Amino acid sequence: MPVRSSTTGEPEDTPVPQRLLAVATRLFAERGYDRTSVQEIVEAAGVTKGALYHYFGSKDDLLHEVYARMLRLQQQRLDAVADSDAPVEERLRAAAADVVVTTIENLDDAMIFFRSMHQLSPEKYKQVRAERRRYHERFRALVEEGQRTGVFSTATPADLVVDYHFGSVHHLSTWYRTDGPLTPQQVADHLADLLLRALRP
Amino acid sequence: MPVRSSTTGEPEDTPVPQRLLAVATRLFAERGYDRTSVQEIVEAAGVTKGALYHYFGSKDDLLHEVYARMLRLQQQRLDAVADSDAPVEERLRAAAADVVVTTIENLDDAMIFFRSMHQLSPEKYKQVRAERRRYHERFRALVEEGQRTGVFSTATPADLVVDYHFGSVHHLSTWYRTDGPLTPQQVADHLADLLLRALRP
DNA sequence: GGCGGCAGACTAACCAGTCGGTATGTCGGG
DNA sequence: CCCGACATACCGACTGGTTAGTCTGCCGCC
Repeated sequence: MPVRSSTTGEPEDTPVPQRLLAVATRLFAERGYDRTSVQEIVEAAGVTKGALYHYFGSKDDLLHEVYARMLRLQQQRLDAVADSDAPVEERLRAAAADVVVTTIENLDDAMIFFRSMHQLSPEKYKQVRAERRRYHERFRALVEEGQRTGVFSTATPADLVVDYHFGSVHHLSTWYRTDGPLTPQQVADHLADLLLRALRP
Repeated sequence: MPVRSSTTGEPEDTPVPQRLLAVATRLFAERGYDRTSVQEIVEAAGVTKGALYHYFGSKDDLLHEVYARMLRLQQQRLDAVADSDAPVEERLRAAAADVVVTTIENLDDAMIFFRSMHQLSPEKYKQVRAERRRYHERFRALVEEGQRTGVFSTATPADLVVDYHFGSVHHLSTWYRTDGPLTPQQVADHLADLLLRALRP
């Protein structure tokens, strides 16, 4: 007979490392990184510290894993969209909407990302910032392309435009509720629309 | 001869409570609330724990004071702008730019606000959220007024528009550098302009 | 001679990470 | 076909260090 090893709803047949990561993600998002003890994580995952330190080098590593997963996902999605051969305004619209949808679909990760990034160890922090910058630059290139070819207004520097949009993405984890009136896609369409409207010449 | 009671640059003739608050604000912004110990705060302020707990009930109180100060300031500035009798698009532009300028001028407070709000005790957290919502609603009323009178597009719900703009304000503490190329006023003008352009019918 | 303003030692509760130990599995040789 | 050697996966008590908050008492001013 299967043993209920955990008080939470995590399925106990998923491999231990994934289970630890999933539980840690949830707890970090709920209580914050610093206020979540390693003991709480292992209890919620139905294992002990020995198991956690068998698979992860440190608590910090756990946090870093969350970031790596999310960065990988978003970068590859942006690359796919930006590499298409649609007109630049359609590529920007798709990219702007896509980052909103994936952020909402991983709201816990996003929350952790923006609230706990500075609690990573200095080297890991630098690494995450660097990958984040690559993402930012790819996005900015789309805006600049549109400005060069005259389909977007040049009234605002491209950097500022990108920060403007990412600000709203960042903010999603603060106000978006899964049980609210708008679906992720609707929110994404609206936010992408606001961006494109602001860029009209 | 005056005693250098502190290793930091805090003037030692300002009253102890204000000095503690100033030091705590700086440290919270630098290291985060959880990673700043009460011991560090009192040492940087050149006093001891006895002094801190004489003026403040808890570490949490210190954090709450930072919020109260900032919320008071922004609410009264918004009220002043919104109550003027200029056309609604001018009032919204002024409000949108003003919140950017005051946020940049108090970047430490803003950083703490968005990163550490959820570390307040539940009651204080609720109180801060309630005041924040009042601010949000006053701002939204401006957007709705413009939409009703036909000077703003109704393509996007007013709530979303406000969240879009506040997202970028929120984000400022992540990317804005005092030694960067843009003055606070220039950033504010650009961001307000993006908002107004997005709202063109 | 009392009182606000503060000092600083103290406590009780944690917490991240370690380490010796155990159970289960795998593989090569005799 | 079995046995020992080694590896992987995990357990849980323990350690050294840190923390918020308390408390007793001193000191100078009214």
